[in-house]
Amino acid sequence: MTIKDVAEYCGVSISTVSRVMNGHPDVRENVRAKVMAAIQELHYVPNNSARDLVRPQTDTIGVVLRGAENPFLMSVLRSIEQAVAAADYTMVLQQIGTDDDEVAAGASLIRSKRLRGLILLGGSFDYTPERTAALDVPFVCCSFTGSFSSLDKSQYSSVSIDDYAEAYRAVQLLICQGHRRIAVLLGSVQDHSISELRYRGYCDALRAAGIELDPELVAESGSFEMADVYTATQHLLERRSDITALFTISDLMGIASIKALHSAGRRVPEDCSVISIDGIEMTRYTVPTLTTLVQPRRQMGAEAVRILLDVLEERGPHTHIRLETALREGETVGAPNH
Amino acid sequence: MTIKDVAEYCGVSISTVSRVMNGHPDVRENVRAKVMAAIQELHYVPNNSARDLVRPQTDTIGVVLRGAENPFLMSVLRSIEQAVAAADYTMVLQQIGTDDDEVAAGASLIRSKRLRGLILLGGSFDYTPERTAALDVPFVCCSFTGSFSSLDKSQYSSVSIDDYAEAYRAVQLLICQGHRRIAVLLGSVQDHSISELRYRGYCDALRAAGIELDPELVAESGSFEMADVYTATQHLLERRSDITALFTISDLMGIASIKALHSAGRRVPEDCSVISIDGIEMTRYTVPTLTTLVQPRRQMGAEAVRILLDVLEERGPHTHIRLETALREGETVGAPNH
DNA sequence: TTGAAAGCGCTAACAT
DNA sequence: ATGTTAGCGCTTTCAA
Repeated sequence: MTIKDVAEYCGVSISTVSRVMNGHPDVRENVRAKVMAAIQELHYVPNNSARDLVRPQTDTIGVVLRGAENPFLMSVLRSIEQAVAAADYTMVLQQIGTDDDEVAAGASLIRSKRLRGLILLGGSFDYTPERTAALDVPFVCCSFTGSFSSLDKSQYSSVSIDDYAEAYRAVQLLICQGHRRIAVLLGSVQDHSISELRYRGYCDALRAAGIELDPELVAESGSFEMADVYTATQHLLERRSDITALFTISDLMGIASIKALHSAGRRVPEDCSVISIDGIEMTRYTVPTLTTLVQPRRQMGAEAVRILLDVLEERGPHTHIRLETALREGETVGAPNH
Repeated sequence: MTIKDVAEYCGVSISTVSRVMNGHPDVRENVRAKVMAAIQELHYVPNNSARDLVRPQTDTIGVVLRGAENPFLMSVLRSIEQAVAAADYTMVLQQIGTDDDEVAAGASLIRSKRLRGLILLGGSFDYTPERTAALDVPFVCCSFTGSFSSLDKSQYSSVSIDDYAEAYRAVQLLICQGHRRIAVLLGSVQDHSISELRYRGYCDALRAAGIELDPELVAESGSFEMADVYTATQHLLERRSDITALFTISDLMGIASIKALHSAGRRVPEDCSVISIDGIEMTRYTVPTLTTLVQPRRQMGAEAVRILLDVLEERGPHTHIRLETALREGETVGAPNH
């Protein structure tokens, strides 16, 4: 079933069928109708490979995903896929491991799949122009910002929350409850990405409240793996048993930390409050329910696609969007009891 | 950068380059080496669209995923992707909603992407030959079996655990602890899929222990959504406060149930034991740690791809593989206290 | 408004 | 062992 079959079936040329398919104006209405009907009847689906071959560019959007284990990112991915499909583009996904190079993965994906655009989902943006030179299609960072890169902001887009501000807000919430010895759990204070930005929010929230930063209260897990977070929390508790609150920069981290707290005999929130950022469904069902700043996951994916398509179709320039979180109060935040 | 450029660069014809690319034997060693070097140097990547166009079939494997929220399926997906890439095939993913029709999604994917083969991940196989007629490429059901379909087993493959046997085993474990009033939580006793198979295992395990099946102990959530599971557990507890153990057919369900138990003032496992199936990473960090039968996720994905490629490349027939789970003892199973 | 024809990059049959 | 060539299905000039 090719365009030729449709053409013969209608008694027109393949050019006409092609015109109808692509919504060109110069087709008589009755001819258009006839062709459309034929397409329906014959269940004709154009061969994308042939289209891609002849067209200057494909309609393929690549997504490089780091962290498929994280339900938060999967939610975003889902909305990306829907938005891409709705715009009649094709999405190709490449999942990479924690230590893989997303720029390299993206570059190779661009070439092998002849991508039109790229979305980096859950990456750790710390790139130089030299490195991203291989990314020769428009790209957008989704769920992280690229603040640390030396790239010109007009060369790419990003959609994320304001990591600094939201972290600040989370810590402030703990401070308002009366906490002073507030620990933070993150991947690394200088990962040049989310961890670092949120760490700054943590530091500044403390400072604004007149609380001195205590390096011992800063726990680095080195990764976002729950096992590492668990261990990091254990170490934290060993060195500082006097903390009354913990800010974990992601829900998964929060869950692992609560487990570690529990294993160490601390009650949450009586002995230690916990707050995190993400808002994955699961946190509604942890015991106790995790208090978290909910990221607008669906909107995040939809916006990433919208911006990318705007750039691709030359409707607009690269932009950087900061979305807001919504506090979902759970049961892990209370006043300090010591 | 096309095959022509490479050919000119090497001073050979495009056919020779093509032969090298496709590993054909009739190329002199020094020529082959020269071409390979050129490919490296020029960073040449063949245009897949052109390949697909000219080849009788593509090298694309489609995956229809129902349930991206489920970390278990994501783990499987990850290993599918790796196996597909390792075999130099391309994976395209289509996520569908809980109520979407995976056969329809698969059929449309086959046509639009000219798939070579299809993997149905996390579906609910209850198909008739009429419905699957649209699936005119080899397909394999991954993580579920298709036991209820009226299809000829030689027409498709499947990779999953033995749902019946593993459910039987889980319930048996509870019985061994001395439990008699064991409830089960599932989507629906007649979903013609995983729920139903595991329900049968539950029933038979009880029967084998001489315990009469009590319909009031069967809780149907109607879906796999955690919210629905939570509600279903609440209803279960309202109607039968005397249960001492609960078998949930998935980890996510287990987590939601534990939350409901906890909210109802039941301690786990003192007042009610819980056991489930899946073994997602997260269950190591729930409070208390969930006891679960761990599915071999990575193996499941790898096997699904292996079988599919065997069929595609005519190395073997359709097969149905049952993998075994491994019990991971958590803290949610204990002896009954009433 | 429509059709004819060129050509996108590649593979494979055929020729040498 | 290597080169030449005919398409694969489609879009897009160009001509009518």
